[in-house]
Amino acid sequence: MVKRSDNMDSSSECSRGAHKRLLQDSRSYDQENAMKKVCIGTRTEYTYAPYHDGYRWRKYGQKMIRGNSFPRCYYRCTYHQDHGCPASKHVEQHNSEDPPLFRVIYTNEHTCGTSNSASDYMASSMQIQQIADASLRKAQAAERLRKAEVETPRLMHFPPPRCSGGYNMAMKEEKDVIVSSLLTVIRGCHIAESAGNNSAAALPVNRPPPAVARSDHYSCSYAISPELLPASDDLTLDFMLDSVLDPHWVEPLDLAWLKESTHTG
DNA sequence: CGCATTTGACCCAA
DNA sequence: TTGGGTCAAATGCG
Repeated sequence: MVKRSDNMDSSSECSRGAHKRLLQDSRSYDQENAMKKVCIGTRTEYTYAPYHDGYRWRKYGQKMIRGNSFPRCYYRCTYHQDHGCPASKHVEQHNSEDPPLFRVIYTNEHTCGTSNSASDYMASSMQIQQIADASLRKAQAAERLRKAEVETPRLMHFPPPRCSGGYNMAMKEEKDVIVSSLLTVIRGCHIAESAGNNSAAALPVNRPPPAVARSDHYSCSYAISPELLPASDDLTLDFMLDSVLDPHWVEPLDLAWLKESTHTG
């Protein structure tokens, strides 16, 4: 029978997750633990993508916590047995918003040697979150557009004056955010690809890191979190559709020829 | 077939 | 006694 062996490591993980952290609980879990008992090797993060922090985790339990609406899931590093990696984390949904925010409590440092690829995933996670935020904002803009259309339906049949405020400016702002986010992702891939022979760094966004001393083919742990998939897919589709069907937004390109060719052809 | 997940039971500290 | 954390058998999946 395996007894509790997750001894608290005194090493800190603060630097590794600093750039990924969305929010830091002002009354952090660490402080709470410090008041109860010494628990140095823990830190708390709030994230929209709790399952994709660059490491491979294996779920070993789930429990409803008293006072919480959502269950707490318990994960250990996949290499817990192979390499004796002591890292573990608890994930619990923090709210029921869309996308939901998760609280992730990390315990102990990884000793399995996957931290290099993990840093890439941190960046990827940030980019995914950027896209999700942009998508959310776009949905809000669409809602505003719908309201505006209800109020002044005839105006929608004509191209609105460019950059003249109102919904026009709002839509342009949303588009700028989305384009910026996509460029960030694309640029990230290019930077990674130009980084040389580092195969881990050259991985595109959301690709799994190379297995460490292992040849299994399981990759489900790397899939984009289900909360994020619809947002990114919609974003891609909306971006493409808007660019083609709403040509007055694409300043440098005159797509009138495209309309003409489709009509005459 | 092997690994990941699920889930009820168990352990243990408060 | 209670609640949080973990175990391990059963099950699912590729």
